[in-house]
Amino acid sequence: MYTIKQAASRSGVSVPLLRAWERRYRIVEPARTAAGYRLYDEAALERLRTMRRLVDAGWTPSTAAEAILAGQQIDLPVTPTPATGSTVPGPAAGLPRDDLVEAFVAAAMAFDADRLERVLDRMFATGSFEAAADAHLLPALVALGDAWASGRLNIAAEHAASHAALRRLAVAYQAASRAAPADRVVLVGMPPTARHELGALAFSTAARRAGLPVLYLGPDLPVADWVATARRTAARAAVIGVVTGADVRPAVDVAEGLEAELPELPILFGGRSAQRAGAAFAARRESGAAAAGARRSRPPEVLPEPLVEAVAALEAVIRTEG
Amino acid sequence: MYTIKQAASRSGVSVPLLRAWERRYRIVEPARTAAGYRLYDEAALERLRTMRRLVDAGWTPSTAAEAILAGQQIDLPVTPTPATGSTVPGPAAGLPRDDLVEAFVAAAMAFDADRLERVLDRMFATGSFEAAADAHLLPALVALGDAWASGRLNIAAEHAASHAALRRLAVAYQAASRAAPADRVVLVGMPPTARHELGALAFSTAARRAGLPVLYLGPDLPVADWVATARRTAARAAVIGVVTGADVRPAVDVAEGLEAELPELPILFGGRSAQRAGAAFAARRESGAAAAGARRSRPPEVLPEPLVEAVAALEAVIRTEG
DNA sequence: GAAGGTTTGTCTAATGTCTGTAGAGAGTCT
DNA sequence: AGACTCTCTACAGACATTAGACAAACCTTC
Repeated sequence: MYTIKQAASRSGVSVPLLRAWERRYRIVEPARTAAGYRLYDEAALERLRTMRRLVDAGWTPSTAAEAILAGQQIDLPVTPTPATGSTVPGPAAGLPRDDLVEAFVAAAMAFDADRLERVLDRMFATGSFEAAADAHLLPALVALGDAWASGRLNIAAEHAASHAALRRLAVAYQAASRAAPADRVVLVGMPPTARHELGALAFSTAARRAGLPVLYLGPDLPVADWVATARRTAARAAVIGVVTGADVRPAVDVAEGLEAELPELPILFGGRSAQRAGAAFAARRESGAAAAGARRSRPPEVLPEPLVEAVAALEAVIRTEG
Repeated sequence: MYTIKQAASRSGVSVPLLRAWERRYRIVEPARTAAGYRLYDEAALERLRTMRRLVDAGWTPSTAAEAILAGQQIDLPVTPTPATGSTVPGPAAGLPRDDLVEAFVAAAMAFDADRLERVLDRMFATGSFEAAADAHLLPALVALGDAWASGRLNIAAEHAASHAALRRLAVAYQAASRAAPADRVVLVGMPPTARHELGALAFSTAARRAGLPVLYLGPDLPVADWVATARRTAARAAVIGVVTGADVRPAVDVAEGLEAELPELPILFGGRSAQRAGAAFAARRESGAAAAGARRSRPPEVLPEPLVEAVAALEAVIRTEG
């Protein structure tokens, strides 16, 4: 049940008009609370939306109300606008790495969205997705973060540029094969509080392009949800992104939570601080194993840096697990 | 067992509010010590967290409490009355709206990435980007949020589904025209602390498809950076996304900051709580204008709901500004 | 075309309800 | 002693109610 304000927001009819329609046409007759407040149910909302559509389509409100109350079948003319064609300018490859990274940061500082897009075009024109991401895009994002940290870049510029990169990754992800099953997937995501998701997304894309069934979980995921999801999807492996130093501890917490509940699940760390997380996890496991008698032969995997190698490492883990 | 202070800290509900909820709705009835101190157990905390989530998601406290007390299992607004009769004449084309929204949430709950993609395919097959987003995708995201707030969906599933939607929006954004100049752009973004960016991204995409020069700034942008960016890019207008009730105050802060520094800049609010932000901003401006003698003839614009109309409103503002 | 009536969205005024927060005064715990 | 808790009362601001008014748009009718 919705209040009049919620009903207005969900039906696209303003609050005064909602009352006017009720008073004049009795198009809805909402229930009332003890205090007299109107309470709309979903059926009422649907009638209001229908009325809204009819009026927008040129019907007079009175006839629209009449038709709805009579329960007539109404055919609305659908007029979909044709999709605009994509206009990708021809790439002009050739600039060396540093120039592309520099150009990316410079375009971000200038708030020049168009130039940003052209730089990204050039990045991805240099070769495969994996090569472009490794050589240009991911370094550019690191440079972007540095520029922000050093105060040369304001947050708005950082956001705008990050989002441009995110969109490129999203397009690549979407373009990759998609014969993923519903379970026995590889989970990829970030530990709680971690926010820098673009590396994890690039890795997910590369893995998907290699045909691996990846379920991308995004940033800032609590331990309990990692565990629940891994159990629910009968995950084949979990890849935890570790970018900043602050991500190390939450990442280890996630790994411990997963291992406690699902001892057979392979756990892998990826990202710039993966090494540190792997070491911390191994250390804590050692001390815990001595006390509890638990043991796992497999060392915690730390994914190597270039995307193709990281994907290969993940494939190897999955293959040995069966 | 927790004291009231611990319960407040662990549930995200302040101490006085905790007592108010107990007194008004009997949402919890904690045990008491011999001296009368409240003692909360884990089940009570869980109810309080659920209540907290529902209220944050826009439910009124009274209805949230009612739903929780009515046996926690909150029925989806779509299927409480399976066959309400053929009361409402809907457009006959393709699958009705609710089925696609339902299918989206169901696929999210099942962690079935492939099915999620197929549902998104169907959504975008129904018509133009704008129509599909208005009719299916944005309602589906609202339903997703409700499902999470009511505890039927874990965060991982919500993240995965949100990200799938984000990728679609990103692809559409990228496919849109891109003859954007470096300055005199329209800024679109979210106020500080605001996170639900998908509506703003959908709007940016629609605006871009209409040929408007949009710079998308993303979520959670501090006031100072809004101002700096608007000044730096000589922005033509600023569109502030306002989704939840908690976004209203930061959005008004952003608007005030912008207006103080750039009195000529048109400021627009968009999103589900845009109306509230517009009203709050107008009210605060009235009181401020009386005191400071400042004055602006232009009212704060509140963008209407359907994307095409929102874009048209933005175009009108830009045109009148020259 | 002008005059006059109807339709329709929006607005105002006066009033009431809902909800988060605050304070006073007294008791409890460590 | 100081931090914490209790109950009860109070209050501001957001949100709701009704009733009536009004201007623009549209339709008659002359």
